[in-house]
Amino acid sequence: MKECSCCSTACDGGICVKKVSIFSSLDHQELVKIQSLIKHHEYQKGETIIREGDKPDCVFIINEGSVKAYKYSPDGREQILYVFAAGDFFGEQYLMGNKKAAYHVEALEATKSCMLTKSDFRKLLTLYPDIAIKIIETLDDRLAHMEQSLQSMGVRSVDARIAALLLHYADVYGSIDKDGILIRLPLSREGMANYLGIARETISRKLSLLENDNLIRTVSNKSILLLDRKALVELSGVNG
Amino acid sequence: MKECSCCSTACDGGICVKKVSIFSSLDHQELVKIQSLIKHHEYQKGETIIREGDKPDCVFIINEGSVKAYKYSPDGREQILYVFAAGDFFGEQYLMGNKKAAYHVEALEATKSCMLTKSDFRKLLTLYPDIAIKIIETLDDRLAHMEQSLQSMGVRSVDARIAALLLHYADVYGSIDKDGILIRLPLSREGMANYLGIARETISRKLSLLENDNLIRTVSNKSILLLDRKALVELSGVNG
DNA sequence: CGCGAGCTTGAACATTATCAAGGCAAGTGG
DNA sequence: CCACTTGCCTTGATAATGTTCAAGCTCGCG
Repeated sequence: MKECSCCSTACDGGICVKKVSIFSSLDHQELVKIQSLIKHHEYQKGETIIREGDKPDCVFIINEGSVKAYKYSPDGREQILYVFAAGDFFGEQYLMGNKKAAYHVEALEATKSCMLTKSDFRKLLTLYPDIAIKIIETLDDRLAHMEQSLQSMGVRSVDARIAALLLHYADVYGSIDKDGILIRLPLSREGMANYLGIARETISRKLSLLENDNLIRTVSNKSILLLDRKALVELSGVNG
Repeated sequence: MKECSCCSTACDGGICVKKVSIFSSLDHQELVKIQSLIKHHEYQKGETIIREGDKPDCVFIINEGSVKAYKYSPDGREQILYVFAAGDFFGEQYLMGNKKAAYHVEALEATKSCMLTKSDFRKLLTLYPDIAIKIIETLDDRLAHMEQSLQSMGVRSVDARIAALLLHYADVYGSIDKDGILIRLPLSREGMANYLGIARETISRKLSLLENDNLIRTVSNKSILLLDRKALVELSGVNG
């Protein structure tokens, strides 16, 4: 089993593009061909991958690690839009027109990425029409998620938003533990605050309250144990 | 010049699909063919077009009028996600998989729409690959707009959000007037409040303050005269 | 062991939501 | 043509909620 240079042992037979859903309709041979077009790069924690206003000439596929996509508001506060992890891709929106990046992308930890150039990507689109359909589906999913987030931001109380975020993290980053669900948080308190659009202090306070009520237990800054999922679901929905 | 049944005199030679950007790469003959696949429907103000949870089997293209897309939060409050007007389309996300509608769509005024069935739409996608690319571009635009909105919701003060909304409306629905820009509001105060995720009373108060400061003049419930665009731009950005 | 980044907590302050009352304008029926 | 109704908007007072500023803590790491 060959390993491609970009991948850790987790890499499946050297085909790291296999992880990406937009290529899922292709067979092994086609994947190998695409794999050969790919360049690799590794980013350190805190390193900027795309700067707002850049015109990146490739699409990024994350192999290992995670990144945050964010913008600054005029008054200097950071709004996190996405957290992308292994298997996710980003940058496709800049391949079509000649658009500038609408947000910054920064590595949250050591991150390995695969890159496909603009022209190669376009060739693939004409060669394999199924890819375009996959992309449309992915974009629709992402759009649906944004609609969900927008609704949360607009309507829900801060308590409900925090509960919803914890539940989301439990699904994506959680693992079963004897006392509950252990969540490895992708973001710091400050990061979560910037994602939810609230002050860092507020999320500290709210998490303390949740801990007092035995809904969660703070294990460390980077992980939380979810004790009472049902109560959180309740919080995320009903309570105003 | 033939008129199609769905269109008013504004309709261009019977080709109402011509208004839709996703078909812009096609020639006249192709458009005529598509036109023949289309069914028409007229909705009254307040009428529901899509209900959350439905599985609509067609894509909707608006010919005349406007609609709002919205969800209800668990506590019963309405969050408006989009306002679509003539030339816009929606419902494309339900054509791919077998997804349920993620939000309600309701006519804001008397609205004429053209509909293309799921299967016809799919056939078009395979027949004309350019359409898929146009759709990807449109979705990316919509996504970019959502990202912008999310940032506004998360970071900006209510004053800034209101200013940004007015400026946006000025661009889309405004007309030059001797005293400033006259905006025909697509939404009521309550609608704007639900779009911005704030209370109806709050937007009333804020608009009054803006009027006191001579930035705007309330003409009627449905229209506002924008007197000082520059000051609004200032408000929408700098001020916290 | 000591340092620093990131987190927590407290108190005062600012903002917005909520509740309640009233106003304005368009449309309706006598 | 006027009184009445209805829907939507405005304004005021009060309560709830989050922010900000300031101080101190804790854990991980050199």
